[in-house]
This record gives sequence, structure tokens and C-alpha cells, in this order.
Amino acid sequence: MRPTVHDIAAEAGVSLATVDRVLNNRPGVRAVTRDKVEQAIETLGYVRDVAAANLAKGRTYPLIFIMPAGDNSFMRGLEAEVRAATVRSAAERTEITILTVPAFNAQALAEALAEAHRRQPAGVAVVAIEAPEVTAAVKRLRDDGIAVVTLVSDLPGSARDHFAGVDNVAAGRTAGSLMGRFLGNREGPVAVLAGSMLVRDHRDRLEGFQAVMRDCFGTRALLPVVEGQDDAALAEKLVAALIDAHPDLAGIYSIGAGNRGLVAALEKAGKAGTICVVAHELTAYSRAALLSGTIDALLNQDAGHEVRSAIRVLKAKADGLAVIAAQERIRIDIFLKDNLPSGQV
Amino acid sequence: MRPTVHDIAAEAGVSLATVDRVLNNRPGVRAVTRDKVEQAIETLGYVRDVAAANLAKGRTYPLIFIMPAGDNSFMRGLEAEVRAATVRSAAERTEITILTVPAFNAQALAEALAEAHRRQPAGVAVVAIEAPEVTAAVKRLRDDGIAVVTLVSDLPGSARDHFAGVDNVAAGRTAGSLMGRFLGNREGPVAVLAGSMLVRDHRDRLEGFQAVMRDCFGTRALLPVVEGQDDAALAEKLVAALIDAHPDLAGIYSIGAGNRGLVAALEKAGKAGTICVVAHELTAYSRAALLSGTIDALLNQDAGHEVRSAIRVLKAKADGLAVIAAQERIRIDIFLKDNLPSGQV
DNA sequence: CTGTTAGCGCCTTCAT
DNA sequence: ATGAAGGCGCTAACAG
Repeated sequence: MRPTVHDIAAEAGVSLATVDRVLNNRPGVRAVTRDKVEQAIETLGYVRDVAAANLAKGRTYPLIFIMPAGDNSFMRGLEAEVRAATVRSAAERTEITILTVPAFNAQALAEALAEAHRRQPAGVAVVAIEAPEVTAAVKRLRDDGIAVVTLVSDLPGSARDHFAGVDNVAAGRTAGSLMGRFLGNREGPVAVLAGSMLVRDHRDRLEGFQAVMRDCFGTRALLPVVEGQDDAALAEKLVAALIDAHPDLAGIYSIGAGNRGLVAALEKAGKAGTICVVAHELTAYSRAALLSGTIDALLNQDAGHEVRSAIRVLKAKADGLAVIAAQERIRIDIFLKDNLPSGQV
Repeated sequence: MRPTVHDIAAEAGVSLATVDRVLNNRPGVRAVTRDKVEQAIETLGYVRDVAAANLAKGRTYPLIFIMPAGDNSFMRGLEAEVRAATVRSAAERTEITILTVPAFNAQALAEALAEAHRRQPAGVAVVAIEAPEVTAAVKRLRDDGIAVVTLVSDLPGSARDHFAGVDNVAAGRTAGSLMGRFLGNREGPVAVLAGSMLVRDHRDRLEGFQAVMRDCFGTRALLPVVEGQDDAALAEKLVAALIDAHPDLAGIYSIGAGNRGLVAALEKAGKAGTICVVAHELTAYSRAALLSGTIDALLNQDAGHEVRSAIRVLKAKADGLAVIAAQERIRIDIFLKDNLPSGQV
């Protein structure tokens, strides 16, 4: 039988309350007494039963998730994962609220953060936009003791506690590697379609992609980046224009969302399967395009993992606990049509 | 505040004990009373607090893991993950024992399963070998109400409750896709180095690989499979012979372990970076080879995920609960040198 | 500074 | 067939 607080109390010759004070390093214990208790903990090899502790505490964690609105499939999937987490709220002692804001609008995001602040949650998860007013709003939350985690897109240099998302520079590098190797010695330039340079994840991916193309496939021409605002209609127009302007276009790297438009443009131009396409995020559309051969490779971040990690970290930070970084790392999944998980999505 | 057993008891006008009987559908409750309680559960929207239930029950789960001995890095990493899980035993109410058996030895494995049976655990996780005596031993465990999960390598057609591992046919297909595309129109045959055709995972990978090479890259010659018994020294000898016999060898697909030997042979022959290599499992050796360019792509199964999933499933099955298949799916990770997680391993 | 006492939500004898 | 009472391991008032 593993030792309990009672055993420690007996071993150390003190009361339960004192043991509890030491365990939760609360004040009001003489150093000598503390030592005795810690000694007992050590010799008995005590480890606290977290479930029992939570039961006794009855603590809950009000959490707020802020994410962009719009028809971006990835973001809607992310929201679905947050909703799935609210279902588990009972077991996890969380109370999750979702706030949606217009995409790529720093002002609106800052206001949502202020609104979240008013509600006094234990923590806030936010899909960030890099802008001074957002950074400032995050700082105010942290100054008030509210934990903040950035989700999917980071806000480096801010006061946020943690970033729950992938290494987007590595993602861009991987995209570059696949593009370069898949193209081999085939002729023609490569285009890049991003969502917006306002968000850090897109900027990071671009940086990684350009670095690999430059360092490893230096002879390949890279066209200037075009920004589709993660909007399918705009993306379609832009890609159609690219195909038109560059009949020998060999590849397209799609950094953000709007893959529906990208695919439509390729198909209408009769270039599906001819131009090598590397894109991001597994959605119903991108899955179909991968299977049909219009998209050659898909880099994905698992929204479910990100949401669950964000919740774990927010709870830990709210309790002032450290997190094990390695355990919270989100991986970049690479999907070819051959290793696509059969599941839904 | 969510409702508790007390609320149900009050609402139904019965005692706590009766509510408990209904909740755990134990006998000794009149149908009318049962109905009243179920009605109350329904109207109050009660969901039981599993943590509290476990605390009260004090139930633990004795589990046995059976895995191959030897210097196979992947298997040692797997064992390390099991050991890591034993550390979490306290919180998870598990008591894990590890049994190691000689690799690729069906007789020894069957005996280990019998030994596990004698110890009467709640569940057994086993890295399987496909053989009648193993299938029979698994059946005896199941017939005795002990949950069985195959780990890494499956035993299809047996009575096992679940397989905690990747879709190895898909893994083989992915390897084929990458090999074919990376080689492009470069000349030369492709060799396959397996561990043993006795284990299902190797057979499945081979099947997937051959299918894609045949269907999508039909002009590429495939050499007959050689078996290295997951042994580095033997693998080195075999690969050296292959290189010798086929000066124009374009690619090698390494299905199993022994990558150390593979890499050594390539380096000694001065073929490192020239022959396209796709291999499995991220270990200290394969990581180094990927970074140096000797290995071009690495398919990986996350041993930690597999072990944790196996434990979750064993506990659930031991309690007679269903598992959510989608949640327990283990993914195939693809690593290029650009998306290698920076961590240890 | 330290100890006593009463729960958290659930399960389990033991009576009735 | 049903109920009362005590306890799982921990925390949180409230006393002293």
C-alpha cells in the first residue's frame, strides 16, 4: 500500500494539517517542522494522489478560447475540438467559453482579450495576431495573474506563458524539402500562396521554405508571395492569375487556408496533377485533393492535440506549476495519399 | 454545480446505497425502484465522477508487458516507455511488470504468455509473433477474462482485444511513394532489407511497399527481399553484399531494425548520400543518419503513444468498457531532416 | 505556528 | 429489497 498523508503525519509526529501545509508549501510552518515532514515524505517515498486532492479541492478552471470566425475549415475544426473539450469539462474540472472574432483584425482581437479579462477566467487561449495592441492586452491579462497560451499562431516577445502549436519554420523547411525533391530536375518556377503576413505562423513557414529552397535547390526560381487572406474566392483568383502569367509553373506552396480556391483554380486550368502542390492542414477539401492527386503532400497540425495541450498548460499555469516542454510539443504531420488516416475530418 | 449521488437519492426518494446499486447495476433492487432512480438520473443529467469512484474503490490494474530482448534500439525505447509508465503507476492505478523474451522465437513467446497467465493480471500487452502456439496462448488468456492487446506487431485472427500499433501496410505504401518520388527518373534497382517475415508488421510493410512500387513506379526493378533478423551485424553484411552485386543500386527500403549495420555498410562502401534510403523508427542512430543525409526519410511510430494507448485500452477492457477506436489510432510519423523533433531520442 | 474536524463524491460492509 | 454509517486520500475552515 502506498503511504498516505496519515502515514507521513505519524512518521513525522505532526498533524494532517501540517503535512498538508508542507505538501502545498503554504506558509506557517517552522523550518524544523517542515524538515521533519520532508524527511518523512522522503523515507516513506510518498507521492500525492492527485485525484483525491482535486476531489477535496473541488477547484474548477474557467477558461476562454478566442479564435477567428469565417469559413476557414481548419479553424472550424479547431473550434470543434474546443467544443469536444467542453464535453469533457466535467471530468477535467474546466468550464470553457469560446469567443470568435473577425480574422486578421488586430483591433477586434485586442477587444476580445479585454472582454475575456473582464470575465476573470483562470486562463485564456488565443489564436494570436502580431500587433502591439494584442501584445498589450496579453500583458494586462498576465499582470492580473491570468494564464495566457497562444494557439496555432504565436506572439513571440509577448508575456504569454506558452505557445501550443507547431514549429512553423520547420514546417516551411519540410515543405521546401518535399517540393524540391518531388520536382527533381523538372523545369519551372515555384509560387507561394500565403494567407496574410500579419500572422506569425505564415511568416515562419515562408521563412523556412525560402531558406531550404535557397540553400538546397538554389537554381529553382521562387515567385513573389501572394496573399489570399485565407479566403477561398480570393485564393482562386490569385492562383488563376499565377498560372496564367507563368505557363511553366512547376510548383505551388500553399502556406495558409483557402485550399478550396487553390484546387478549383488548378482544376479549371487543367493543371491538377501537373503542378506539384504542397499545402497545409488536413480538411475535407484538402483530403479529397490529396487523394485525387491535385495536392502532392499535406503538412498538418493536429487541432485536437493542440487544444488538449493548451488546456493542460493553462490549468498547470493557473496553479503556478511548471509544464514539461517535451510533453507538450506539437508535431508536424506529413500526409501523402498513402498514409492518410482513414477517419473522418 | 453538477448533481451528485445525494441529489439523485433525494430526487428519487431512496438511499445512497440504492442509487449506487443502480449505477453499477448490481442486483437487489426492485424494478420500480430502479426506474425511479434512472428517472432521477435522467432528469438531473447526472454523470458519475470517475476519479471519486476510483478513489473509493481503491481498484488497481496489474498489467504485464511482454517484449523482445536484444539490442534493437526501437524495442529498448519501447521498454523505456513502459518503464516511464510504471513511474506514473501511482496516478493511473496500474502495476506494470515487464517480461522480455528472445526475439523471433514463437515458442519462447508462448511460454511467456503462459507465465503471464499464471500471474493473473488484469491485462497483457504483447509484441506478437504470428504462430499457432502464440495464438493459442492468447486465446487461453482471453477465455480466462484477461484482456490482451498486441503492441507494434499484430496477431490478426486471434482473440486479442485490440492492436496498439500503426497501419503497416500504409507505412509500406508511404515508403514506396517517397522512394519512387525521391528517385524520380534516376536509373537503378531498389533493394528491400527486412527483419523477419515471421512478424506481421514486416510482412505488411513489404506488401504495401511492393504494391506502390508495382502500381505507381512499375518500371523500377525491385530486388528480392533479404532478412537481417533485426541484427546490425547481419544487416551490414547483407547490405554490403547487395551494394557489391548491384553497382547501380538506386535505393534501399529498410523495413525493420538494424539500421546501424545498414548505415555502416553504406558508409564503408562510400555510397552514403548516393543511394536513396527510406527506413523505419527514430533512434539515436537513425536520427544521426537522417541528419547526415545517409537516410533520406524515416517512418516512425511513437513508442510512447503506443504504450499509453495500450494501457488505456487494457484498463478499459478489464472493466468491460468499449474504447473509442479513432482516439486510439497510432499515426505514422514521417521525418525528413527538416522536421526532426529537436528532443532527445 | 499547529491541531481538530468536517467534508469532496463515491463505494462498501453490515443491519434491517 | 433497502438503508445507515464509515472510509478512500486529501484539503480547508476554524480553533487554539
